[in-house]
Amino acid sequence: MINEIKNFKQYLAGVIPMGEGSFEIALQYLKVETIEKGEHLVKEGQACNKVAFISNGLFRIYYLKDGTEINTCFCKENSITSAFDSFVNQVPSKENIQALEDSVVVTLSSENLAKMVGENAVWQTVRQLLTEKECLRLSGRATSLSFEPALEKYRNLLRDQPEIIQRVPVQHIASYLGVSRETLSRIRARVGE
Amino acid sequence: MINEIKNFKQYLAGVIPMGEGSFEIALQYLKVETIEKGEHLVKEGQACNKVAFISNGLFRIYYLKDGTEINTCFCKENSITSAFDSFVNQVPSKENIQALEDSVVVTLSSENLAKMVGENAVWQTVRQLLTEKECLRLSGRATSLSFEPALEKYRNLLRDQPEIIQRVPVQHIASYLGVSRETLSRIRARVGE
DNA sequence: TGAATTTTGTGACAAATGTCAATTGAATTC
DNA sequence: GAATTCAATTGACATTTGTCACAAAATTCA
Repeated sequence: MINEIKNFKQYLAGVIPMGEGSFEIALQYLKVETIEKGEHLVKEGQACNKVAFISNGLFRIYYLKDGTEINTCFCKENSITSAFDSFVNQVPSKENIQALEDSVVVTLSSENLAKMVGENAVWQTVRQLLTEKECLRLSGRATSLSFEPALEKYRNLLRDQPEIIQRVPVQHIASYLGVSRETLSRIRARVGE
Repeated sequence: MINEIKNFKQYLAGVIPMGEGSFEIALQYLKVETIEKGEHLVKEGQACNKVAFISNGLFRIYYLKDGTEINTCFCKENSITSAFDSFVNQVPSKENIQALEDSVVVTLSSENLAKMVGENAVWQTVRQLLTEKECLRLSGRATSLSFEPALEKYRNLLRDQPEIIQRVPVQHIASYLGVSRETLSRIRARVGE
Protein backbone atom coordinates (compact mmCIF):
# COMPACT_ATOMS: atom_id res chain seq x y z
CA MET A 1 0.00 0.00 0.00
CA ILE A 2 1.52 3.31 -0.96
CA ASN A 3 2.39 5.82 1.70
CA GLU A 4 -0.38 8.33 1.06
CA ILE A 5 -3.04 5.66 1.37
CA LYS A 6 -1.41 4.37 4.53
CA ASN A 7 -1.53 7.85 6.02
CA PHE A 8 -5.20 8.07 5.22
CA LYS A 9 -5.86 4.71 6.82
CA GLN A 10 -4.05 5.80 9.93
CA TYR A 11 -5.97 9.06 10.05
CA LEU A 12 -9.27 7.21 9.89
CA ALA A 13 -8.16 4.84 12.62
CA GLY A 14 -7.91 7.89 14.84
CA VAL A 15 -11.45 8.90 13.97
CA ILE A 16 -13.12 5.53 14.43
CA PRO A 17 -11.89 2.00 15.11
CA MET A 18 -12.33 0.14 11.84
CA GLY A 19 -12.52 -3.63 11.69
CA GLU A 20 -10.16 -5.57 9.45
CA GLY A 21 -11.14 -5.23 5.84
CA SER A 22 -13.40 -2.19 6.31
CA PHE A 23 -10.77 0.09 4.93
CA GLU A 24 -9.85 -2.22 2.09
CA ILE A 25 -13.20 -1.56 0.41
CA ALA A 26 -11.94 1.95 -0.15
CA LEU A 27 -8.78 0.97 -1.98
CA GLN A 28 -10.42 0.68 -5.36
CA TYR A 29 -11.98 4.11 -5.02
CA LEU A 30 -9.11 6.20 -3.72
CA LYS A 31 -7.06 8.37 -6.00
CA VAL A 32 -3.73 9.99 -5.23
CA GLU A 33 -3.21 13.46 -6.69
CA THR A 34 -0.31 15.88 -6.66
CA ILE A 35 -1.11 19.57 -6.42
CA GLU A 36 1.59 22.15 -6.91
CA LYS A 37 1.83 25.30 -4.87
CA GLY A 38 -0.55 27.86 -6.28
CA GLU A 39 -2.75 25.31 -8.05
CA HIS A 40 -6.39 24.88 -7.19
CA LEU A 41 -8.03 21.74 -5.92
CA VAL A 42 -11.45 23.36 -6.25
CA LYS A 43 -12.47 26.51 -8.05
CA GLU A 44 -15.51 28.69 -7.56
CA GLY A 45 -18.32 27.65 -9.86
CA GLN A 46 -17.23 24.03 -10.12
CA ALA A 47 -19.13 21.32 -8.32
CA CYS A 48 -16.81 19.89 -5.71
CA ASN A 49 -17.72 16.21 -5.82
CA LYS A 50 -14.90 14.92 -3.67
CA VAL A 51 -13.24 15.06 -0.32
CA ALA A 52 -9.48 15.16 -0.13
CA PHE A 53 -7.31 13.76 2.60
CA ILE A 54 -4.13 15.79 2.72
CA SER A 55 -1.20 13.45 3.03
CA ASN A 56 1.28 16.21 2.54
CA GLY A 57 1.15 19.96 2.17
CA LEU A 58 -1.09 22.87 3.00
CA PHE A 59 -4.22 24.44 1.53
CA ARG A 60 -6.36 27.47 2.06
CA ILE A 61 -10.08 27.78 1.46
CA TYR A 62 -11.26 31.20 0.34
CA TYR A 63 -14.12 32.96 -1.35
CA LEU A 64 -14.47 36.27 -3.11
CA LYS A 65 -16.28 39.18 -1.53
CA ASP A 66 -16.47 42.30 -3.66
CA GLY A 67 -13.38 41.20 -5.53
CA THR A 68 -11.18 40.53 -2.52
CA GLU A 69 -10.30 37.08 -1.28
CA ILE A 70 -11.44 36.04 2.17
CA ASN A 71 -9.86 32.98 3.71
CA THR A 72 -12.05 30.76 5.81
CA CYS A 73 -9.81 27.83 6.58
CA PHE A 74 -6.28 26.50 6.41
CA CYS A 75 -5.93 22.76 6.06
CA LYS A 76 -2.66 20.96 6.55
CA GLU A 77 -1.40 17.40 6.25
CA ASN A 78 -3.33 14.73 8.13
CA SER A 79 -6.66 16.38 7.77
CA ILE A 80 -9.50 16.43 5.33
CA THR A 81 -10.53 19.29 3.10
CA SER A 82 -13.50 19.87 0.85
CA ALA A 83 -15.88 22.55 -0.30
CA PHE A 84 -18.46 21.42 2.17
CA ASP A 85 -21.62 23.02 0.83
CA SER A 86 -20.84 21.95 -2.71
CA PHE A 87 -19.95 18.42 -1.72
CA VAL A 88 -22.99 17.86 0.43
CA ASN A 89 -25.62 19.56 -1.70
CA GLN A 90 -24.12 18.98 -5.12
CA VAL A 91 -24.23 22.64 -6.00
CA PRO A 92 -21.54 24.79 -7.61
CA SER A 93 -18.92 25.81 -5.08
CA LYS A 94 -18.65 29.36 -3.83
CA GLU A 95 -15.33 28.42 -2.30
CA ASN A 96 -11.88 27.98 -3.77
CA ILE A 97 -9.30 25.58 -2.42
CA GLN A 98 -5.73 26.41 -3.27
CA ALA A 99 -2.43 24.75 -2.38
CA LEU A 100 -0.11 27.02 -0.41
CA GLU A 101 2.65 24.42 -0.65
CA ASP A 102 3.32 21.54 -2.97
CA SER A 103 0.88 18.93 -1.77
CA VAL A 104 -0.22 15.35 -2.18
CA VAL A 105 -3.83 14.37 -1.49
CA VAL A 106 -5.95 11.26 -1.51
CA THR A 107 -9.34 11.95 -3.03
CA LEU A 108 -12.64 10.16 -2.78
CA SER A 109 -15.65 11.12 -4.86
CA SER A 110 -19.07 11.55 -3.30
CA GLU A 111 -20.35 8.93 -5.68
CA ASN A 112 -17.83 6.38 -4.47
CA LEU A 113 -18.35 7.33 -0.86
CA ALA A 114 -22.03 6.56 -1.36
CA LYS A 115 -21.10 3.13 -2.74
CA MET A 116 -18.88 2.47 0.25
CA VAL A 117 -21.64 3.41 2.65
CA GLY A 118 -23.79 0.83 0.89
CA GLU A 119 -21.13 -1.86 1.26
CA ASN A 120 -20.21 -1.23 4.87
CA ALA A 121 -22.07 0.87 7.42
CA VAL A 122 -18.87 1.97 9.11
CA TRP A 123 -18.38 4.44 6.30
CA GLN A 124 -21.65 6.10 7.16
CA THR A 125 -20.27 6.56 10.64
CA VAL A 126 -17.04 7.96 9.25
CA ARG A 127 -19.05 10.46 7.29
CA GLN A 128 -21.06 11.38 10.35
CA LEU A 129 -17.99 11.88 12.51
CA LEU A 130 -16.22 14.00 9.94
CA THR A 131 -19.28 16.18 9.57
CA GLU A 132 -19.46 16.64 13.31
CA LYS A 133 -15.81 17.58 13.36
CA GLU A 134 -16.44 20.21 10.75
CA CYS A 135 -19.28 21.57 12.87
CA LEU A 136 -17.02 21.98 15.84
CA ARG A 137 -14.40 23.71 13.76
CA LEU A 138 -16.94 26.15 12.37
CA SER A 139 -18.37 26.78 15.78
CA GLY A 140 -14.93 27.65 17.08
CA ARG A 141 -14.33 29.93 14.16
CA ALA A 142 -17.60 31.76 14.70
CA THR A 143 -16.69 32.24 18.34
CA SER A 144 -13.25 33.60 17.58
CA LEU A 145 -14.62 36.00 15.00
CA SER A 146 -17.31 37.50 17.20
CA PHE A 147 -16.36 40.13 19.70
CA GLU A 148 -12.69 39.28 20.02
CA PRO A 149 -10.49 42.27 19.27
CA ALA A 150 -7.81 41.73 16.65
CA LEU A 151 -5.06 41.09 19.18
CA GLU A 152 -6.96 38.29 20.87
CA LYS A 153 -7.90 36.74 17.57
CA TYR A 154 -4.24 36.59 16.73
CA ARG A 155 -3.30 35.18 20.11
CA ASN A 156 -5.98 32.52 19.81
CA LEU A 157 -4.67 31.49 16.43
CA LEU A 158 -1.18 31.42 17.84
CA ARG A 159 -2.44 29.13 20.57
CA ASP A 160 -4.67 26.87 18.48
CA GLN A 161 -2.76 26.61 15.21
CA PRO A 162 0.76 27.89 15.74
CA GLU A 163 1.99 26.12 12.62
CA ILE A 164 -0.34 28.15 10.45
CA ILE A 165 1.41 31.33 11.45
CA GLN A 166 4.73 29.85 10.46
CA ARG A 167 3.62 28.51 7.13
CA VAL A 168 1.00 30.90 5.80
CA PRO A 169 1.73 34.36 4.35
CA VAL A 170 0.61 37.14 6.65
CA GLN A 171 -1.86 38.61 4.19
CA HIS A 172 -3.82 35.35 4.20
CA ILE A 173 -3.82 35.19 7.97
CA ALA A 174 -5.14 38.73 8.16
CA SER A 175 -8.02 37.88 5.92
CA TYR A 176 -8.69 34.74 7.93
CA LEU A 177 -8.86 36.74 11.15
CA GLY A 178 -11.04 39.41 9.60
CA VAL A 179 -8.58 42.28 10.00
CA SER A 180 -6.60 44.35 7.53
CA ARG A 181 -3.03 43.40 6.66
CA GLU A 182 -1.78 46.59 8.22
CA THR A 183 -3.52 45.99 11.51
CA LEU A 184 -2.11 42.49 11.70
CA SER A 185 1.34 43.83 10.90
CA ARG A 186 1.14 46.19 13.84
CA ILE A 187 -0.15 43.52 16.15
CA ARG A 188 2.73 41.27 15.23
CA ALA A 189 5.16 44.06 15.89
CA ARG A 190 3.66 44.49 19.34
CA VAL A 191 3.47 40.81 20.22
CA GLY A 192 7.05 40.41 19.07
CA GLU A 193 6.37 37.36 17.02
CA MET B 1 -50.99 11.58 17.92
CA ILE B 2 -50.70 14.82 19.79
CA ASN B 3 -50.01 18.01 17.93
CA GLU B 4 -46.39 18.55 18.96
CA ILE B 5 -45.44 15.08 17.79
CA LYS B 6 -47.30 15.66 14.54
CA ASN B 7 -45.35 18.84 13.97
CA PHE B 8 -42.13 16.98 14.51
CA LYS B 9 -43.14 14.28 12.06
CA GLN B 10 -43.97 16.89 9.47
CA TYR B 11 -40.66 18.63 10.04
CA LEU B 12 -38.75 15.41 9.47
CA ALA B 13 -40.73 14.70 6.33
CA GLY B 14 -39.26 17.91 4.98
CA VAL B 15 -35.74 16.75 5.80
CA ILE B 16 -35.99 13.25 4.36
CA PRO B 17 -38.79 11.13 2.93
CA MET B 18 -39.54 8.53 5.59
CA GLY B 19 -41.29 5.28 4.77
CA GLU B 20 -44.44 4.28 6.64
CA GLY B 21 -43.65 3.12 10.11
CA SER B 22 -40.17 4.64 10.27
CA PHE B 23 -41.37 7.51 12.36
CA GLU B 24 -43.51 5.34 14.58
CA ILE B 25 -40.41 3.78 16.11
CA ALA B 26 -39.75 7.15 17.65
CA LEU B 27 -43.08 7.49 19.41
CA GLN B 28 -42.06 5.53 22.47
CA TYR B 29 -38.96 7.70 22.88
CA LEU B 30 -40.27 11.20 22.38
CA LYS B 31 -41.13 13.42 25.30
CA VAL B 32 -43.10 16.65 25.20
CA GLU B 33 -41.90 19.41 27.51
CA THR B 34 -43.18 22.86 28.31
CA ILE B 35 -40.63 25.58 28.95
CA GLU B 36 -41.68 28.94 30.28
CA LYS B 37 -40.19 32.20 29.13
CA GLY B 38 -36.91 32.75 30.92
CA GLU B 39 -36.44 29.09 31.83
CA HIS B 40 -33.46 27.11 30.62
CA LEU B 41 -33.54 24.01 28.47
CA VAL B 42 -29.79 23.55 28.95
CA LYS B 43 -27.43 25.18 31.41
CA GLU B 44 -23.70 25.57 31.26
CA GLY B 45 -21.96 22.72 33.01
CA GLN B 46 -24.73 20.21 32.43
CA ALA B 47 -24.33 17.48 29.88
CA CYS B 48 -26.89 18.12 27.17
CA ASN B 49 -27.96 14.62 26.30
CA LYS B 50 -30.91 15.49 24.09
CA VAL B 51 -32.03 17.32 21.02
CA ALA B 52 -35.21 19.32 21.13
CA PHE B 53 -37.62 19.96 18.32
CA ILE B 54 -39.33 23.27 18.96
CA SER B 55 -43.02 22.90 18.28
CA ASN B 56 -43.80 26.30 19.65
CA GLY B 57 -41.81 29.22 20.93
CA LEU B 58 -38.37 30.71 20.68
CA PHE B 59 -34.97 30.07 22.26
CA ARG B 60 -31.57 31.63 22.34
CA ILE B 61 -28.24 29.87 22.72
CA TYR B 62 -25.57 31.82 24.57
CA TYR B 63 -22.33 31.39 26.45
CA LEU B 64 -20.49 33.50 28.97
CA LYS B 65 -17.36 35.38 28.04
CA ASP B 66 -15.76 37.34 30.86
CA GLY B 67 -19.09 37.50 32.60
CA THR B 68 -21.11 38.83 29.69
CA GLU B 69 -23.53 36.74 27.69
CA ILE B 70 -22.86 36.18 24.03
CA ASN B 71 -25.66 34.86 21.88
CA THR B 72 -24.76 32.44 19.14
CA CYS B 73 -28.12 31.35 17.81
CA PHE B 74 -31.84 31.98 17.90
CA CYS B 75 -34.05 28.97 17.33
CA LYS B 76 -37.75 29.26 16.66
CA GLU B 77 -40.62 26.86 16.15
CA ASN B 78 -40.21 24.16 13.51
CA SER B 79 -36.52 23.77 14.02
CA ILE B 80 -34.20 21.76 16.19
CA THR B 81 -32.02 23.03 18.97
CA SER B 82 -29.31 21.46 21.07
CA ALA B 83 -25.97 22.17 22.68
CA PHE B 84 -24.16 20.56 19.82
CA ASP B 85 -20.73 19.94 21.29
CA SER B 86 -22.16 18.56 24.48
CA PHE B 87 -24.66 16.35 22.71
CA VAL B 88 -22.18 14.91 20.26
CA ASN B 89 -19.22 14.44 22.56
CA GLN B 90 -21.03 13.86 25.82
CA VAL B 91 -19.14 16.60 27.57
CA PRO B 92 -20.48 19.32 29.88
CA SER B 93 -22.05 22.12 27.90
CA LYS B 94 -20.42 25.50 27.59
CA GLU B 95 -23.65 26.79 26.13
CA ASN B 96 -26.93 27.78 27.68
CA ILE B 97 -30.28 27.45 25.97
CA GLN B 98 -32.99 29.72 27.29
CA ALA B 99 -36.60 30.23 26.26
CA LEU B 100 -37.32 33.78 25.11
CA GLU B 101 -41.02 32.95 24.88
CA ASP B 102 -43.22 30.30 26.46
CA SER B 103 -42.35 27.22 24.45
CA VAL B 104 -43.22 23.60 23.86
CA VAL B 105 -40.57 21.16 22.67
CA VAL B 106 -40.31 17.51 21.75
CA THR B 107 -37.14 16.01 23.14
CA LEU B 108 -35.18 12.92 22.20
CA SER B 109 -32.24 11.67 24.24
CA SER B 110 -28.99 10.71 22.56
CA GLU B 111 -29.36 7.29 24.12
CA ASN B 112 -32.72 6.75 22.50
CA LEU B 113 -31.56 8.20 19.21
CA ALA B 114 -28.83 5.57 19.22
CA LYS B 115 -31.45 2.88 19.76
CA MET B 116 -33.49 4.20 16.87
CA VAL B 117 -30.49 4.19 14.58
CA GLY B 118 -30.05 0.54 15.47
CA GLU B 119 -33.66 -0.26 14.63
CA ASN B 120 -33.89 1.64 11.38
CA ALA B 121 -31.07 3.09 9.32
CA VAL B 122 -33.16 6.05 8.19
CA TRP B 123 -32.52 7.63 11.57
CA GLN B 124 -28.83 7.56 10.90
CA THR B 125 -29.54 9.52 7.76
CA VAL B 126 -31.71 11.94 9.68
CA ARG B 127 -28.86 12.52 12.06
CA GLN B 128 -26.44 13.04 9.19
CA LEU B 129 -28.69 15.53 7.46
CA LEU B 130 -29.34 17.52 10.59
CA THR B 131 -25.63 17.70 11.28
CA GLU B 132 -24.98 18.94 7.77
CA LYS B 133 -27.66 21.55 8.22
CA GLU B 134 -25.95 22.75 11.35
CA CYS B 135 -22.68 23.00 9.44
CA LEU B 136 -24.23 25.22 6.85
CA ARG B 137 -25.77 27.44 9.48
CA LEU B 138 -22.44 27.82 11.26
CA SER B 139 -20.65 28.48 8.03
CA GLY B 140 -23.09 31.26 7.22
CA ARG B 141 -22.67 32.71 10.66
CA ALA B 142 -18.90 32.72 10.38
CA THR B 143 -19.19 34.48 7.04
CA SER B 144 -21.53 37.14 8.35
CA LEU B 145 -19.30 37.80 11.35
CA SER B 146 -16.09 38.23 9.42
CA PHE B 147 -15.41 41.49 7.72
CA GLU B 148 -18.98 42.73 7.47
CA PRO B 149 -19.41 46.12 9.09
CA ALA B 150 -22.17 46.35 11.68
CA LEU B 151 -24.67 47.86 9.29
CA GLU B 152 -24.35 45.00 6.82
CA LYS B 153 -24.54 42.40 9.55
CA TYR B 154 -27.82 43.92 10.61
CA ARG B 155 -29.14 44.09 7.06
CA ASN B 156 -28.20 40.46 6.49
CA LEU B 157 -30.06 39.43 9.60
CA LEU B 158 -33.02 41.50 8.50
CA ARG B 159 -32.94 39.66 5.19
CA ASP B 160 -32.30 36.14 6.49
CA GLN B 161 -34.25 36.07 9.71
CA PRO B 162 -36.61 39.04 9.78
CA GLU B 163 -38.76 37.41 12.45
CA ILE B 164 -35.87 37.36 14.87
CA ILE B 165 -35.70 41.14 14.83
CA GLN B 166 -39.39 41.33 15.67
CA ARG B 167 -39.32 38.79 18.45
CA VAL B 168 -35.93 39.15 20.15
CA PRO B 169 -34.90 41.99 22.49
CA VAL B 170 -32.39 44.33 20.88
CA GLN B 171 -29.66 43.63 23.42
CA HIS B 172 -29.65 39.98 22.44
CA ILE B 173 -29.48 40.80 18.77
CA ALA B 174 -26.53 43.12 19.36
CA SER B 175 -24.62 40.38 21.10
CA TYR B 176 -25.50 37.95 18.31
CA LEU B 177 -24.16 40.34 15.70
CA GLY B 178 -21.02 41.05 17.69
CA VAL B 179 -21.66 44.76 18.20
CA SER B 180 -22.50 46.83 21.25
CA ARG B 181 -26.10 47.63 22.12
CA GLU B 182 -25.43 51.29 21.50
CA THR B 183 -24.05 50.76 18.04
CA LEU B 184 -27.02 48.64 17.09
CA SER B 185 -29.36 51.29 18.43
CA ARG B 186 -27.78 53.86 16.16
CA ILE B 187 -27.88 51.58 13.18
CA ARG B 188 -31.55 50.92 13.71
CA ALA B 189 -32.20 54.63 13.94
CA ARG B 190 -30.45 55.10 10.61
CA VAL B 191 -32.12 52.19 8.84
CA GLY B 192 -35.47 53.40 10.14
CA GLU B 193 -36.51 50.03 11.38
C1' DT C 1 23.25 37.38 -9.86
C1' DG C 2 20.27 41.17 -10.48
C1' DA C 3 15.90 43.11 -11.95
C1' DA C 4 11.14 42.75 -11.32
C1' DT C 5 7.46 41.45 -8.61
C1' DT C 6 5.27 40.47 -4.50
C1' DT C 7 4.89 40.74 0.31
C1' DT C 8 5.41 43.06 4.58
C1' DG C 9 5.98 46.99 7.51
C1' DT C 10 5.14 52.09 8.91
C1' DG C 11 3.25 56.67 9.15
C1' DA C 12 -0.70 59.83 8.85
C1' DC C 13 -5.22 60.37 8.97
C1' DA C 14 -10.27 59.15 8.59
C1' DA C 15 -14.03 56.20 9.77
C1' DA C 16 -16.23 52.91 12.65
C1' DT C 17 -17.13 51.23 16.94
C1' DG C 18 -16.81 50.85 22.06
C1' DT C 19 -17.44 52.92 26.59
C1' DC C 20 -19.43 55.73 29.96
C1' DA C 21 -23.09 58.65 31.50
C1' DA C 22 -27.47 60.44 31.30
C1' DT C 23 -32.16 60.26 29.53
C1' DT C 24 -36.19 58.43 27.76
C1' DG C 25 -39.40 54.84 27.25
C1' DA C 26 -41.54 50.44 28.30
C1' DA C 27 -42.77 46.79 31.20
C1' DT C 28 -43.62 44.90 35.77
C1' DT C 29 -45.12 44.90 40.37
C1' DC C 30 -47.39 46.18 44.25
C1' DG D 1 -52.27 53.74 38.61
C1' DA D 2 -48.05 55.09 40.76
C1' DA D 3 -43.67 53.40 41.72
C1' DT D 4 -40.03 50.64 40.50
C1' DT D 5 -37.28 48.08 37.59
C1' DC D 6 -35.44 47.03 33.20
C1' DA D 7 -34.57 48.06 28.26
C1' DA D 8 -33.46 51.18 24.67
C1' DT D 9 -31.78 55.42 23.01
C1' DT D 10 -28.73 59.39 22.69
C1' DG D 11 -24.56 62.35 23.40
C1' DA D 12 -19.59 62.97 24.22
C1' DC D 13 -15.41 61.14 23.85
C1' DA D 14 -11.64 57.51 23.61
C1' DT D 15 -10.04 53.57 21.25
C1' DT D 16 -9.64 50.55 17.64
C1' DT D 17 -9.32 49.62 13.11
C1' DG D 18 -9.31 50.68 8.10
C1' DT D 19 -7.42 53.18 4.18
C1' DC D 20 -4.05 55.30 1.51
C1' DA D 21 0.66 56.22 0.45
C1' DC D 22 5.09 54.86 0.47
C1' DA D 23 9.35 52.37 2.08
C1' DA D 24 11.70 48.16 3.19
C1' DA D 25 12.24 43.37 2.79
C1' DA D 26 11.63 39.03 0.70
C1' DT D 27 10.72 36.22 -3.16
C1' DT D 28 10.58 34.95 -7.97
C1' DC D 29 12.35 34.41 -12.25
C1' DA D 30 14.95 35.49 -16.27
